[in-house]
Amino acid sequence: MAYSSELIKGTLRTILLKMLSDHSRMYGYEITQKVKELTADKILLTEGALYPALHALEAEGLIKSESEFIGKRVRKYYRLSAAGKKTQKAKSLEFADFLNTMKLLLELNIKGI
Amino acid sequence: MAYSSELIKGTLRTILLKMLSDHSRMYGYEITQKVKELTADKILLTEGALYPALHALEAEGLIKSESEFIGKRVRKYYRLSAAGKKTQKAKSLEFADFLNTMKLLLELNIKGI
DNA sequence: TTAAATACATAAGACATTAATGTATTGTTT
DNA sequence: AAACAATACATTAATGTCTTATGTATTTAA
Repeated sequence: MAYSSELIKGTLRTILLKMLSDHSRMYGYEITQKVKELTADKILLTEGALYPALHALEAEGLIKSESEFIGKRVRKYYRLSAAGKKTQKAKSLEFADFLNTMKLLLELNIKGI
Repeated sequence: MAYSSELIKGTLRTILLKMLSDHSRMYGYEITQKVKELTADKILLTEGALYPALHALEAEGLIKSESEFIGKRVRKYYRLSAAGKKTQKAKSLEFADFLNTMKLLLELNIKGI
């Protein structure tokens, strides 16, 4: 079962940058499938969230896109820019720190929770 | 330094319920100070987020309030209801699961997890 | 005595996400 | 061959949460 939606809020950009960090180039639908696969269906990215986020990342210069025809269909590949690589590392580190803080705050390693 | 604000989104209720689970009764300002202390100033709850959240939790029957005069000033204590205790456990468990999933997805190294 | 801290609260606006909808192509099943 | 599911892009309206700003009033410390 997927997480209650509010939990995932604020993690989307971190996830997108990480996926692009791991795969050099990916297109939107591919990212949704990869995340779904890696999280055992627990994190399901919706298009309404995905595409605006990708467009915003591109507008900020963190990712670049290139369109290709696959048969008659256009497919839009994204890859990290140099700035995007830096931001990806920073975001993941910040998130790790955040998870650690939450773990302590919620005492997730201790007793019956 | 505090986390970029979007990171914390969606965790407020989980934090509030956990604080009330640990202290039997607390008032709003007390919660902000406790969270600030426990997270070494990394999570700073703002009143504009806190009070609406407390009111919403009360409206949902997860917490109950009792007002007391401390000198001339009214102080509003909150405590978990039976339903709130259940929800607190569920929310913390869900977050633990989420934390684990994100750790795998982002390939993070977190001490002790 | 004045500023900072305590303690409640609301309101406008920003922002991200969900849910719904749309278009079109490709692959699979009947 | 027709019908359906999956692929792949995208936008929009509505929703929900949070930030920033503002307000009131009391208590404590400089």
